[in-house]
Amino acid sequence: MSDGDHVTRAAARRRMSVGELAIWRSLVDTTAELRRILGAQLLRDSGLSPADYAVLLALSEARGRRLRSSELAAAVDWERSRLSHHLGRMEKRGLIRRDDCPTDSRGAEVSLTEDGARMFRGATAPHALAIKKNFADALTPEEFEALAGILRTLQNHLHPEQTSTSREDLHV
Amino acid sequence: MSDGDHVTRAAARRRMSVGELAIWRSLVDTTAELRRILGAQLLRDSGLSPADYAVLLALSEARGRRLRSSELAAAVDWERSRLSHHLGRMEKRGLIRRDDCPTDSRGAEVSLTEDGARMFRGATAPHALAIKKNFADALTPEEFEALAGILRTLQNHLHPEQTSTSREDLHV
DNA sequence: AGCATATGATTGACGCGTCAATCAAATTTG
DNA sequence: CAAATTTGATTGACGCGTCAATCATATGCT
Repeated sequence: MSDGDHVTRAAARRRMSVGELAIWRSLVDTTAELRRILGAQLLRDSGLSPADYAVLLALSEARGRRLRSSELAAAVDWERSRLSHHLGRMEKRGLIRRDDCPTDSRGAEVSLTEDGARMFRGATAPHALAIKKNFADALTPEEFEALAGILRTLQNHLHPEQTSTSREDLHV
Repeated sequence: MSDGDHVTRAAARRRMSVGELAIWRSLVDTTAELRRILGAQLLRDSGLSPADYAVLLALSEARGRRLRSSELAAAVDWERSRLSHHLGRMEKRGLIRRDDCPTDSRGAEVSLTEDGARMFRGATAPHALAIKKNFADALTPEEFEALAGILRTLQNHLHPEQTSTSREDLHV
């Protein structure tokens, strides 16, 4: 049951069918559309981009509501350069702050400002509602089960070593 | 069987569960990772971005290998502004050409250059192989069936009126 | 100690995507 | 027909994301 790649080997020689390709395209198109809709909605409702939201979420969940830059990058699974750029923009808007790290003079500690925390709180409920309306309400419990399984399969395929479940579980 | 929204109404009052939210996040994360991997691979293999590829694909499939700007925008499902910007960059690289439209002096006709056609041909096989390796090889036929059904469900939810299947079918 | 290398983080350049504004040609309408 | 509106398409500004380069501090090695 946990033998992750016998499928890979079994299919290794076959060519991809046009049906499989169509499903791939449909997956890309549909998720892109959902992200577009939900991202635009989030921005209208709260003035936050999805990226802003991800950063504020990670900081909100962090002990002491503060993280080292590198921890934050790991939490949101971004390249550090991307994070630096984005933190610069968020700092300019007053959503977060960067202070020198006491234990490592190279490091930065990122924390929520009062404004950032407030905006995040205000964004949460409408955003969850939008996800529910546009995504969750469409699927039956069986479909959720099936989708969760497929995503686990895909993750196992992309990261064969780790024992699956969510990325958060192994945020070393 | 084709009653598209009884699910919507049935679930309308419930709150979204944390499990459903986790599946949504997993969907976003996993598809983002796949796009990132395949996009980077495509670029390395062929010098084309996914956006370039989409444009060249649409033009390759078009009658006479040329399309009006607006038709092209519809074919790739982009905003016209995005297309304009992207065509500008592609034109500068010599991948496509824009000529005045004979029947409507406002319009532009976009066509493949020889270079563009050649690069597209060279990109096709490795790109399909990468999709196969990273995505298609992971899933069983049953999982493909299930995923296709879920995507149909989601599309029906987003566009209730149309009779589903793929977007291409009704590219009026 | 002194030098090499690792690491934490930022920067600049550049392609990308969205929004609002613009422009010109076509169509509608009084 | 002339003014108003609609349509096809482009532009500019700005935020975003990636890559390669950079910088400063910390760590490892001899």
